[in-house]
Amino acid sequence: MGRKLGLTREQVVEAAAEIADRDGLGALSMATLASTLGVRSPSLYNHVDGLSGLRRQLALHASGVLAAELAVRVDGLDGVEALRAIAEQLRSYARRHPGLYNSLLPAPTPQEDPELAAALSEPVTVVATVLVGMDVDPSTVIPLIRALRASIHGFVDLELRGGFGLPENIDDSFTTTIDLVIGAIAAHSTTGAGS
Amino acid sequence: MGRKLGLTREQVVEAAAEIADRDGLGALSMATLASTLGVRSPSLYNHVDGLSGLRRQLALHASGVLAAELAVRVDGLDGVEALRAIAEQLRSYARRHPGLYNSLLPAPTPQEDPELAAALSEPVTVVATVLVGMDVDPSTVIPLIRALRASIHGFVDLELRGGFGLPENIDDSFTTTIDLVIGAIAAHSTTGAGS
DNA sequence: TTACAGTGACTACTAACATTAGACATCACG
DNA sequence: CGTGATGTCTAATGTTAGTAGTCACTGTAA
Repeated sequence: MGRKLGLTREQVVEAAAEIADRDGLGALSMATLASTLGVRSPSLYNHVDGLSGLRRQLALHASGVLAAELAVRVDGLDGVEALRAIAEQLRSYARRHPGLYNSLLPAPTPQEDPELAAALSEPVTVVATVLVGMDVDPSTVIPLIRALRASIHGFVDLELRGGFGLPENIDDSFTTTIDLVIGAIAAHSTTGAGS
Repeated sequence: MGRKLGLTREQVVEAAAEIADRDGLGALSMATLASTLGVRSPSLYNHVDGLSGLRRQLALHASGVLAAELAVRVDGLDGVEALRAIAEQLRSYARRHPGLYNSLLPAPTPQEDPELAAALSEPVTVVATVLVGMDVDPSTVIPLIRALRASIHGFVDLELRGGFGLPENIDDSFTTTIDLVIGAIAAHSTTGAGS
């Protein structure tokens, strides 16, 4: 029963991520987290600023890992291939880490939490870089990023939350979805700012 | 302090919807709901099967209202115009009733809750009807519905949860998003099952 | 080697939460 | 007028997040 186990914040966040990914973000509580770490729940407050602080740490961690995965995946690619790679990798991350993916929303405003807001913008930056690499009218970059983000996020969110009635052919439907959107974006880039 | 106030389930669900839309679905608790109804929380169990049952009732109510709104909105329209109307109406509903919209996910499987699963499929049926009205290859109807749903839901969800960094030009971005997807769907319908 | 200060765990506590059990008042109906 | 159903109540249980204060352990320095 020796005290001073030497728990670190990294260990706490890692264990929290495991619970969130396995049982859902909603099932992550200070009590269950403390229990799995072999510690009493007040001890966690030495490492993390309460439950909301814990979720914030999860979001920081998740956005960093996700941005890194995306960057690795698009390395050497550009244009349509890069966008497809991003979509596949994003869905892959969400399926491997549903709890962490869910921790990315809701997003704070830069006024509320500049550090977290900046971290969350990193994955978006990867997409933006690809889009400006294609010859897209600069004034349409933001709407197109939003369209792509919305389509991928919507698909992933519906998939994770059981929004699709039938579990059949979900992979095919994802391909259809991103081909639809990416194809339309490509049309914008090659034909200029067509209507 | 007379007892037997004659509270009905409709009143309970309506008050719950108001709280969920105003303060967020997460802020809806038996305690606060009971308080606003001028009643003690155990009394609510005479009308609703606990908090999960209450959320289920919210989802049933929301899917019914949403399906009705969509049906009214698309009445007399078809093709691209109908799809655009659906997208606009869905976003409108989500903005007017964020709590109720959130209650629609997660969706149960038909085995878990046949009644709710059926209710949730009603709004989807509206979209499906429009798509079969266009001459879309029947084998691509499901992927195309999913693409459209994903794009609209993703946009709405990101908007509601603050996922877009800048609040500027969100209306324009929504138009861009649905035009992208609906245009691509229209291309599928006119050219047959093009890849 | 011993004293000391900081770290990090603990116990004990409060407040809010959902939920159940059981008492009791009220109402509609015979 | 009585009776049973209905619906609200009080009381209690168990779980949650979070705070305050205590104390053991560890590393450093005299």
